[in-house]
Amino acid sequence: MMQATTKEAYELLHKGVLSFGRAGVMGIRIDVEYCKRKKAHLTRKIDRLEKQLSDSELFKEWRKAYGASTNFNSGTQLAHLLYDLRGVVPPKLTSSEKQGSTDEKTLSQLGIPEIQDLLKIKQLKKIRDTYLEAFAREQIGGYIHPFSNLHTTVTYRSSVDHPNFQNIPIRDEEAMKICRRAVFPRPGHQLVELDYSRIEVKVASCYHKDPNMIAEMKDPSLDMHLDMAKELFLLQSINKKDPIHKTLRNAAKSGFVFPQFYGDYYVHCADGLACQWGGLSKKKWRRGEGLKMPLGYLSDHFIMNGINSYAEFEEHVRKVEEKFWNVRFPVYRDWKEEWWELYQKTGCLDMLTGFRCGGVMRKNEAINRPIQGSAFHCLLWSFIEIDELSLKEDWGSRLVGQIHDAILLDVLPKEFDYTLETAQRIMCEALPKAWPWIIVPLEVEADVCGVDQPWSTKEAYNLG
DNA sequence: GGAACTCGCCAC
DNA sequence: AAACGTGGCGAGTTCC
Repeated sequence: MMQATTKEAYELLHKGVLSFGRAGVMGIRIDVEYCKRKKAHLTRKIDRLEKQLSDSELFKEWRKAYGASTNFNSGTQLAHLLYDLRGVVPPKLTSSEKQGSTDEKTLSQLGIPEIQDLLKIKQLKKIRDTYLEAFAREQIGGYIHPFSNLHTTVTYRSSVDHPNFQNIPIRDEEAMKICRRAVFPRPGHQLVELDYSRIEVKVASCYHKDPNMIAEMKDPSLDMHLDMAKELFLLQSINKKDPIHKTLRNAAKSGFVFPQFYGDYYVHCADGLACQWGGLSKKKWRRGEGLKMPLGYLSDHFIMNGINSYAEFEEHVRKVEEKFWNVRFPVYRDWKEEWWELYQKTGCLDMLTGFRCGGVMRKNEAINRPIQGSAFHCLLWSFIEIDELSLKEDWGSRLVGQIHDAILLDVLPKEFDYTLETAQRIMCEALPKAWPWIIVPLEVEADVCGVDQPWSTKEAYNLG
């Protein structure tokens, strides 16, 4: 189903394969001794936690039910224990509806004391077995050589395997530190990450051309996430520096704006905003509940503003959603409908980068795939240009990886300024010149590690 | 004993 | 009217 409709698109993938191949051959340095040490350390920690839990009621019942075949990693066994033997009503079923769900969110809701310890064990095993173990297994002479593929995804994005280098933990501080501590630059070098800011939203703007969204991309004083936080949480005024408002802005961004762009709707958003971000329970809507605000709790704040129940909050989010699309981004809204109709008529969708999406698609897929793919192609084009220039000019610095909208460079310190300036120029200036359909300014953000320091030490660097 | 599947979780 | 996009991978499980 892959189809390039222009020579340029065809060449982008072919050059991309070569550049990604070079980065893979180059490889990324791993502290193998650390991986082994840390794995052993985590194993001891996991054993201790399991030993502590082994006297608990939960584990006793578990062993009684399964005897010699007891396996504390088994979701099937846990679901059987909780939902069949203990008779707990499952808050949620798995997607195939074969059994009650045992994912983190569901288990946490049950209010069983041992469950938190069990979840902690699972988290440590994930770090040990998915990341440290994979680094140690895949490394050759202290370097991993991940494969970047350009032929595997329906969107024409990339995928990476052996090991996957696109999902190393970053949001969870503890997991981030443990995993990224294993990743190093070459001796005497330093790791630098350059990522396109808001590239998917910017590329979407080039498709729908909504003037309000384009303004948002051009004017740094505009902040839709802050605006939405104000509307969703009924704030009179909002201050970006206030830590509570920062939390609420983040909630609006992750719990409303992004899901809306991916095609979600108010019922899910309301649930996520209240439970995950506001700390409120869905059923009860009592005073003194949820996030602590300067003048009381979030639940009190809503009640004071006339929202007295979860049902009323959901209705509020519905109105915010309606306004979001009908008043803020009506052109974007209309584009989605036209784009969907175009697909239904023609059976395929042409991307701005010269690729054609075909096959059977649902509405959200038809809208998201071309945007996602084109956004990645901005990165791919830049990656190729930087790679080819680095060869031509014989840099000591090299591209070693990419993560959808970011590149990872292994930089020779004396080339630091030149490398960053050059890469930034290619990413933000050369690309829009090559692709005139890009009608919003592009920006990059840099994260930099010290010389001979691991990836866990990266810090934001002002490109000026 | 391997292939294919489910479930869960990490990233963007 | 319907309702979150894209991946890789580990462990468990089931099937052949």
